[in-house]
Amino acid sequence: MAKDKKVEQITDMEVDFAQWFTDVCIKAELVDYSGVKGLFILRPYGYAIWENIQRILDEKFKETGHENVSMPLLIPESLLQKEKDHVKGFAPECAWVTVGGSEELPERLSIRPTSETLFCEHWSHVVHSWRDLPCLYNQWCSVLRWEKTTRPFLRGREFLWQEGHTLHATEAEAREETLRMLEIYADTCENYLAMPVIRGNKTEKEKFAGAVNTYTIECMMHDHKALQSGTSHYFGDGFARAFDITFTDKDNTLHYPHETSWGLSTRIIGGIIMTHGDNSGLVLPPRIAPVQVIVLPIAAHKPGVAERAETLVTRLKAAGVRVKGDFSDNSPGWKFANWEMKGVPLRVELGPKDIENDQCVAVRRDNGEKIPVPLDELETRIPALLDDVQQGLFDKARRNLDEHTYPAHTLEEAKTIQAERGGFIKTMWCGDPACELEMKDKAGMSSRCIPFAQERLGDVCPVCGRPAREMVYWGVAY
RNA sequence: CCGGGUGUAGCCCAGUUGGUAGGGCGCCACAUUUGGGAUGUGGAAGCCGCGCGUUCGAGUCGCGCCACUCGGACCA
Repeated sequence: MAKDKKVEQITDMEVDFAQWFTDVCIKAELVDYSGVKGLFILRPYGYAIWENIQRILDEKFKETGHENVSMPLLIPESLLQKEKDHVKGFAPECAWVTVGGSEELPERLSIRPTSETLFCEHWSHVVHSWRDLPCLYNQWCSVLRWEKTTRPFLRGREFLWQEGHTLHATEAEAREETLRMLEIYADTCENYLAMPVIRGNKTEKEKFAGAVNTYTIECMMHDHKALQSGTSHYFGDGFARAFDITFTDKDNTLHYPHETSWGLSTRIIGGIIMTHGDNSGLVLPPRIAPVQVIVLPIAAHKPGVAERAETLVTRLKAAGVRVKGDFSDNSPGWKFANWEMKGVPLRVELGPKDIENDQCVAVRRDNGEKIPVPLDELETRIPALLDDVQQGLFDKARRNLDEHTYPAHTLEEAKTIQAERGGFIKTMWCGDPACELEMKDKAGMSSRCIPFAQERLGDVCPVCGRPAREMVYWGVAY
């Protein structure tokens, strides 16, 4: 009976992947719905995951010379309109403040959908000389975009993120920055979130409003759909011209600086869920898990058990492990299911039989393996097991990506593979947006990116037959 | 924005020709339990999504609205 009840609260992902995702978000106590559509409450456990990601990224940003700032929440309409491509991209999903107190405002104010314009306005005030450059800024905040369809983490009207904005004297320096930050995202995804990524360039059609180039890291979810997990943009001097940001260079002539921006949002948590989760719930990579080890006393009423379990918690804490003990009066079975649902990477059981043998039993969340651990090896074995889980999750995700990436040489072939197997499909491409649209119409896929790691699959574009320029990854995206 | 579904206790839901609201889970207390979601006894908990209408009387019928949800369209 217990075996069946174990997953009764979560829909199987094979039955309904979208419902499974929502179930995990709610049952693992990551989010709650608020009174407004698309605005979600991040509960303590969900927010703790974000804090861990935040800590990792913030450290990397600071190591590379960036400083945190805080920009205003509201953007005057006139400011938002200064760069025409940018406003065209964002105006349709802006929310506006039109009244302050009881007064109608002389100019309506947009609740920031992103802060490029605010940074630019500020820089136009403070940047004068080459000595003022580069400006390497970042802010942690939330932004608002009035989306029509919303889902926890994946698409909210408000979401938490960081947005980096930098200003450089030269194009080369700005382009270097753009790629440096993309690599920081890629490294964070792969080595902390255990999510393998495809690094690449967005097509003209898919790039950010106002950008010269948009770089992206694309991840594959368990259902073989793509998730754009982080983006980094090179703006050229377009914004600088629009906002009249100039500096006097060493040669005593006036120049427009070159700008970048880059962002990663709480959407990545949706990515973690859909990359590692299973039918028992969430599975968290140890490096970002709020609780890495849950210690469960078995038959805790028996003399000495609870006390010894407490000792394990204390010892692991001292060894630098994020550990918790569950000493509630719920049954062991309930606790197993509960902490599995919450994705804790390692469970440590301690019962009377273990005490007799001077051991505890570690159980891996990723594969269910039960491993007896001698108590005197606790401080070395448990961290090593956490590393194993981390690696195990990455390898599994890597296999999913590799096994569901297919080359195709004709539009028909691409369409068939997408319809029958899903995943990423790589083809050559002539570079014409018309062929990109054709792929969307006929095969239902958008271009995910032009990968840095190029391959020569053929000589012609599979859509129009003209000479191919580069290889593109296609997929169905979240 | 278009189409479908759903709104009744914290959650899932039942509620007959219209007659004044019920079950399971959860929660609280106590007892017995404890190596894969324990059992018993007792208890608390409801603007039946909102508004208008029909009626002696509306959870139930009609109209309008709102919210959530699933598809689709749209979407750096």
